[in-house]
Amino acid sequence: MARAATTTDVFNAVAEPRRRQILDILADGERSVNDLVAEIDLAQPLVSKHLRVLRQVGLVSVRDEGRQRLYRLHGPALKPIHDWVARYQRTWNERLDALDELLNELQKEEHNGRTGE
Amino acid sequence: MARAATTTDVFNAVAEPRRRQILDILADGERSVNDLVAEIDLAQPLVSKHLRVLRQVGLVSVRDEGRQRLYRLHGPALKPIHDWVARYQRTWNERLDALDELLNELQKEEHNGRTGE
DNA sequence: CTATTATATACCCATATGGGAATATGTCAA
DNA sequence: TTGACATATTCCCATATGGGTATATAATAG
Repeated sequence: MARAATTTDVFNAVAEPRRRQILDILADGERSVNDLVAEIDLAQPLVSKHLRVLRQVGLVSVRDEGRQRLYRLHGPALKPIHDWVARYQRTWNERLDALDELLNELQKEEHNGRTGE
Repeated sequence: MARAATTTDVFNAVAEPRRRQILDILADGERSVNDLVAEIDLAQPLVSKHLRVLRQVGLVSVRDEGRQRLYRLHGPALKPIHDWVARYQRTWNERLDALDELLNELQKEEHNGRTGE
């Protein structure tokens, strides 16, 4: 076996800098393939390939508009990564514990003071 | 060029499931190589190889103890991933905007009420 | 229908991968 | 010193990669 396939999971898909770059651009809004080709310095076929990977792991969706294909970011697919990393966040952010308490506090208030919203 | 080297950045290092598994174990505390070999089902040389990658990107540190080498998690190395993903978090967590406001609020209080702490 | 534009796919290649097995290195014990 | 234990390194291999170039497919224009 070589490395795990990039299309297998989001972690691998996002490990490639070009693909993160594409996502960063799409975060700003829908783009056609040529738009992306213009914004990053990469040949069109390569952009298409990266988009394919991103599509396969659910990170982007496509919409046909005439002869263009408009790609749109689908952020929720990143949640697994976020969830995994978040478990380690306390390692570098000591304020998180305090925030935890605060959130619990607020949740309590929400339950008491606004019962029935 | 093939894929970017795993040792290049944290994103690639963490793209490998085995390495995430190792980190997950180390999150519980220091471990020797053999401890890790026992906990995940993988041959010792492979564990050593994965540890090497993790060391190279700063995700773990080593400490010699007799003939053992104790590996320890170094969480802050994950911060780049966290920071990158966090930018997209609003996509799936609508409550974040509210939290933003809240935090700003608190920061203001902190500046006014406790000036000089 | 043909040409042009937009995108995707197929092919080739150099390279890094992760697993496996064997072996080297390092450390302690007898 | 010799042997057992712990870990790292080296070698080989099958495979997936990402880039490049050429080409296929799709859609619109003329």
